[in-house]
Amino acid sequence: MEERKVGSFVFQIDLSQPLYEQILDQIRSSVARGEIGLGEKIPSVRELAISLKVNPNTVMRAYQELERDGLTEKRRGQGTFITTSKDSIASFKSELAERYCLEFVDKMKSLGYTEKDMIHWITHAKGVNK
Amino acid sequence: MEERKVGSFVFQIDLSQPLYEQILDQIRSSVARGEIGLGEKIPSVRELAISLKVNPNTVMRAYQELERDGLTEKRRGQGTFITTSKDSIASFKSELAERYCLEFVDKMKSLGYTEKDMIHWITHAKGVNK
Amino acid sequence: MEERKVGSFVFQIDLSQPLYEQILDQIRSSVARGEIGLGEKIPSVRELAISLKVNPNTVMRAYQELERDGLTEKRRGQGTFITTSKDSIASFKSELAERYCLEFVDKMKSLGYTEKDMIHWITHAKGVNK
Amino acid sequence: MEERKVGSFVFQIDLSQPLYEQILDQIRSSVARGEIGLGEKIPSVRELAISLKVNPNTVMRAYQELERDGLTEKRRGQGTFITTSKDSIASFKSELAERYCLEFVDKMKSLGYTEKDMIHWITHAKGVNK
DNA sequence: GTGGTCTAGACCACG
DNA sequence: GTGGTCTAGACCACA
Repeated sequence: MEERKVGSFVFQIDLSQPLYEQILDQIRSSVARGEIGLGEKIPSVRELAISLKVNPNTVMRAYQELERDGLTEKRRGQGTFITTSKDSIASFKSELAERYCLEFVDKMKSLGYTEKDMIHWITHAKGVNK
Repeated sequence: MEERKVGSFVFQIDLSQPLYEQILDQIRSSVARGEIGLGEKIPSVRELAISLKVNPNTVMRAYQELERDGLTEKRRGQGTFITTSKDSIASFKSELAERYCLEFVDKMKSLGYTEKDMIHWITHAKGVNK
Repeated sequence: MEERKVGSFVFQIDLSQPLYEQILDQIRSSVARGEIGLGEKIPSVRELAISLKVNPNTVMRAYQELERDGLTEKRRGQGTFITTSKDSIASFKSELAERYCLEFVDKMKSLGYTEKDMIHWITHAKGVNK
Repeated sequence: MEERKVGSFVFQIDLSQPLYEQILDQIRSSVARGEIGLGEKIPSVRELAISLKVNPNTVMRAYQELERDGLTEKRRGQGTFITTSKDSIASFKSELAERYCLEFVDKMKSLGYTEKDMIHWITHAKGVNK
C-alpha cells in the first residue's frame, strides 16, 4: 500500500485492485466530501501518471469516467477542472450512495438479515476509514 | 437473466458476472437462509452443469470454493452435501456479513456520510431482493 | 466420523478419504500393534461390507492389498486369516515405518528444517492418536 | 522424472501426482527455504506453462493456491510476486510443519511406535532430499 | 504483456 | 454414477 501526494490529492494505491478504479474512487471521494473546490483544476493525465508511476492510459480511463459522471469538464488547452455545478456533485453523490445501499441491502437480505440486523451491524462495525 | 430450477435451488444466471461466482453466491445464500437443510445433498457437478447449460468445470470451481468455506462436504462417489455443522454455517454467515458491512461503511464514509445517514438510507432503500 | 465394531476391529470411517485406504490402514495397524493374533480369522468381505455399510468392492480392494503386503492369507472356503509368520508382520511394519519416515523427513527438509528441528517438533506435537 | 530450470526455480515434474500440486509444493519449498527473496517476481503463468510443457490452467491453479496461502501477490498486468511479508511466510511454514508432524506422529503411533522410536528412525533415515 | 474466466472434451479414482 | 485432473484453445480486463 503506497501513499502519494499529488496536488490537492493524496492517493493510496494498492496493486491488487484495478488501478484506474482506485484513482477514480479517490477523486470522486475528494469531490464528494468537498475537499477540492468547485472549478478547481486537477492534475493533467501525464502529471498524475508520472507521480503515481502508472501508465497514462490508466489515468486517462479514470478521467474519462469522471467526465461521464459529470464531475469534471475538459477545457481545450487548459486541462481538466472540477465541475462548477454544485447540483452535479450533489446528485452524483446521492446516486452513488443509493447504489451502494442497494448493493449492501441486497447482499445482507440474501443472507437472511433484516433491516434491524443491518443497523445493528453497522453501528457496531469498526470502519477502517482511510 | 435466466431463471432455472434445479432440485431445491432456483438459479438466476446473468452473463455480466463470473458464472462460478453467481453459482457460489446463490448456494451460499440458500444455506445461510436455511432454505436447504443440514446434511442435505446438493446437485451433482454434472447435473447442475447440464441444468444451467454451463461447463462442469465452472460448477466444480464453485463447489470447491463452497467446500473451502466449510459449507459443504464431498463424499466419494456419492456427491456433495451441506455440512452437518450448524456452527460452520453460522460462523461463515457472520463473517460474510461483517465483510459486507465494513465495505459498505467504508464506501459511505469515503463519500462523507455518517452512520446516521447510512441508517436513513438503508431504511429507505427499496431492496430489489429476489 | 462414524465408529463401528466388527469382530476384533473397531473402524472409524470418514467419508472424505478413500474408504478402502481407511479400512486397509486400520487393519494394518491392528496387526502391527498385535491387537489381533497370528493366524486369526478376519471378517469376510461380505460381512465387513454390510457392517460398514460399504460396497463389497471397497472391502475387496483393501483385502487384496493386505494379501499383497503379506499380512493375510486366503484359505479356500474358509475365509481370510492373518498370516502365521511373525517375520512377515515385523518386516512389513518396519518397511511401512521407514516409508513414513522418509516421506516426513523429505517434506521437512524441503521446508528447510534440520533433523534437530524435526525432533523438537515431534516431541512437542500433541498427537491426536485415535 | 523430468528436471527443468525456469528462472530461479528448478522443477522436477513427475506424472504420478497432480501436476499442479508438484508445482505448488516446489514453489512453496523454495519460498520456505528462502531461496527466493521477498517481493521477487516469479515466472508468469504462460512462461512457466511453456517451460514445463504444461497447460497454463494447471500453472494457474497452483498460483491461485499460493495466493490463498498468503505466499504471493498478483499485480495487475505485471505478474506474480512473492509476498513482502516475512511473517506470512514464517507462519505458513510453521503451520505446514505442524501439519506434517501430526500426520507423521499419528501414523507411527498407529503402528505402535513411541516417540523415542520415531526419533531413532529419523536420525537414521537416509533422506532423499533433492 | 499480465492474469481471469469459460468451454469442450478426455481420462482417472472411487464406489 | 460421483468428483478430480488435465489439455487445448477462446475471449476478456488491465497495464
